[in-house]
Parts: sequence; C-alpha cells; structure tokens
Amino acid sequence: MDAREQLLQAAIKVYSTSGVRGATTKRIALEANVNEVTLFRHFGSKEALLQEALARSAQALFESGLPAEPRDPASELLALARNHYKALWEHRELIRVAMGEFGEHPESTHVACEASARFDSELKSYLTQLKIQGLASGDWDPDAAAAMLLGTLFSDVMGRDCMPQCYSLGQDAAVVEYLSLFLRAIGVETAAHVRASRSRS
Amino acid sequence: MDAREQLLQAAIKVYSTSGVRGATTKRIALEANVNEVTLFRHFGSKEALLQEALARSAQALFESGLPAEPRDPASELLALARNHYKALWEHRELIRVAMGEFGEHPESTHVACEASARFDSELKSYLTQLKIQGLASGDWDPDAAAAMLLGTLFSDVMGRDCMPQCYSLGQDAAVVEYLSLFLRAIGVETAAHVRASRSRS
DNA sequence: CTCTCGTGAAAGTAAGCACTTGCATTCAGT
DNA sequence: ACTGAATGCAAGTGCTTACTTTCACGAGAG
Repeated sequence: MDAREQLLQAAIKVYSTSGVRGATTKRIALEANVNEVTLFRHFGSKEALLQEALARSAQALFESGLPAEPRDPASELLALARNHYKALWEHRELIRVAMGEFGEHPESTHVACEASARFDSELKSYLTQLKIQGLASGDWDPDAAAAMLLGTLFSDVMGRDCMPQCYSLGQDAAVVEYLSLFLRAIGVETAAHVRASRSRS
Repeated sequence: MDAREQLLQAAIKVYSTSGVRGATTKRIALEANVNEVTLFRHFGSKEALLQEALARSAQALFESGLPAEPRDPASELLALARNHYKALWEHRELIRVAMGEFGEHPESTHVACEASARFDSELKSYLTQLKIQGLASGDWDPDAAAAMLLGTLFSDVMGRDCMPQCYSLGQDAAVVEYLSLFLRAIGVETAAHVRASRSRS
C-alpha cells in the first residue's frame, strides 16, 4: 500500500475526531500503520499533511445535481435534500471539528466554506427561477428560503447524535417532512408528489 | 476582584476561541490577570476549572419565554425567534468549539445539549397546541417543524461569519423572513403581523 | 503585635509535542 | 551482483504542557 495515501486518509480520520491539536504525528502514523518519520519524509510537516488532506476531503463534499431549468420542483428538491443530507451525514464529525476550529484556523475551513457557498448559490438561482416561472407562489425571499432548507438539513445532522431525544423521526422521514414543510412555505403546489415518495423510504 | 470569578470568565473566553487543548493554564491565568498557581489552588486542575466554567455558561443560554397557551402565534413565535437568535449569536464561538469537541468530550457538551433539548420540547408542545386549537392548518409534523425553525436560526448563526457571502440579508431581516416562511409552512394565517414588524427593524 | 489566609514569583518535574539524525533493512531496476 | 530509493527503528533535541514546591509579601482579624 502507498504510505502517502494511507497517511492522508489517517490524517482526516484522526483530525475528524480530535482536531488539529489532537491529531499528533504519532497518532496519525499509528493509524496509518506507518513509521512517524515517514510522515515527515513525505510531507515535511504536520501542517502540510493536514492541509493537503483537508483540501482533498472538502473537494468532493458538495454536488447539487440541480437542473438549471426547474421542471418538477417537488421531486428535484427532494433529490437534492436527500443527497445533501447524506453527504453531510457521512462527514459530520469532520464538519463539526472543522467548524470548531474556525476561530483558530480559518484558512483550513475556507475550502469547505467556499464549496458550501457555491452549493447555496446554485440553490438560490434555482429558487429564483421557480418564482419567475410561476412554479412557486407568495412573497418570499430566495436567499432566506435557501438558507432555511440547507440550514434545516445541516442542523438535523449536527444535532441528531448530540441530542437524539429531539429527533423522533427517522432520518429519511425527517428529510421528507422538512421538504414538505418547505414546499408549503414557498408555495409549491404538488405536495402530493412528496407524500407519495414517503412510503418509498 | 475575586480571583476565582475572573478565572471562570477567562476560562470560557479562552476555551471559546481555542478549545480544551488550546486553553492552557498559562493562557487562562494570563487572561484572568492572575498567577497560574492560583488557578490550581482554587480548582485543583484545569479540567475541573473548565467543567465548572462550562456548566455555568450552559445554564443561562436557553429561555423560551413561550406561553403555554398560544394566543397570537405570529408575534409569539417572532419574539421567540428573535430572542433565541440573539442568544445563539452571542455564544456562537462557544457553541462552535463545544460542538467540535463533542467527539472527544461528550460530557462537557451534555449540559448544553440538555438545555437545548428542553427548549426544543417547549416549542414542540406549543406547535402541537397550535394544531389542536386550529390556529394552524395542514398535515405537518410538529417535531419536524420545530427542528426546522430552530435549525434555520442555528445554522444562520453558525454560517454567517464562516461564509458571509451566503447571507445577503441583515440579521433581523433574515429572522423575520425565516419566520414568515415558517408561518406559511405551518399554515398560520396572519402573516400580515410579521410583515408589519419587518419595518420596525 | 501576631497569626493566618490569599496571593505572587521563581524554579522545577515528568510527560508529550513536532521534528531530526544516523543506521539498518528491503526490494526493484539494471 | 550492484545501486538507489523507500521505509523502519532508536535515539535525541528543544519546546510546551499540567502541575508542584518553596519562599516571600501584604492585609485583615484576634
């Protein structure tokens, strides 16, 4: 196995549970089944290793998959919500730790923030299109609406294992409920679509 | 000044920016304008100090102020949202750091989680009452709705300084928009109330 | 005046940290 | 068979950490 690759993976793993200060070169090397010296031979410093590992992880996190032209908002948004939720869930420890270290190491979270912002802006233009094409009704703000949908998914993921007593619904059922509420909020008609897909889960 | 009190305050301050590992006894003592030895004389260990400081902070964070019987849902919920948002905003660094260390020190976040859960459950029963009394319409789940409202506020606070480019609206305007969307989602009639109060901000 | 109590200052201890050095081993390419 | 690159291992360096020990000082209570 490639020592370099194993070190990168081990680095994210250890960082995800313990942060920058907790991710000691010893622990990373141990996790990678590699000698600690090898770490320095490949990356020069702990900081360089973490930076490379984090940048790589942040890359693949966000994919909206939203069409430029809305056709069936209910099901398109449901697909978006499900995919985004899943991605968030799988990286929740990493996200939590990275957010916690935003105060001290803003540069390391910067990549992730930018990716997330791009995602947010795609959703905004989609929602704006919805209003223009008359597929949604009411006097709401697309920026606020996008923040609401993504924020709801985000905080479900963040909260679900810290305070499970707040989440009586299963994960997919919750996502479907969120979307149903959201569609009513932005005045999208066919809530029946969403209800139907609930039984699929 | 009381050395003990100054140490407690300094502890939260340093912890909020650097976490457990970053909050060294030296830094805390310096921030408190107190000799490092005094820290140990009062609290015995760094861990004990942090535990006491965090427990005290978590206490005062959540106050719903929601009436048991809903009378004017739109304005009652707006007041709730504004107060909650303000409380979250003031403690955002602390919350971020504590969340980031949930993986390693779940016990220290436990107090905060419980307080937050109590808050959530108050909102849930309020929303359930809304449905029972016919002040809200539609087939929505109170648990999901509560998670949606609180989650939206929470993630606005968490995201606003990490990715400001996503938040075009000011803070109060955003809260008002969120609430307006939320009221439509749960089918509460008098959105006019909320719109009117927007100009107040 | 004295005694105690809270504090500061300086020094030290044992452990852990990132990182280095030197040498032995293995293994692929020629 | 020889070379060179990648790795492991043991030891060590200089710094920081939590925490201790010792001594000195000042104020308030008896």
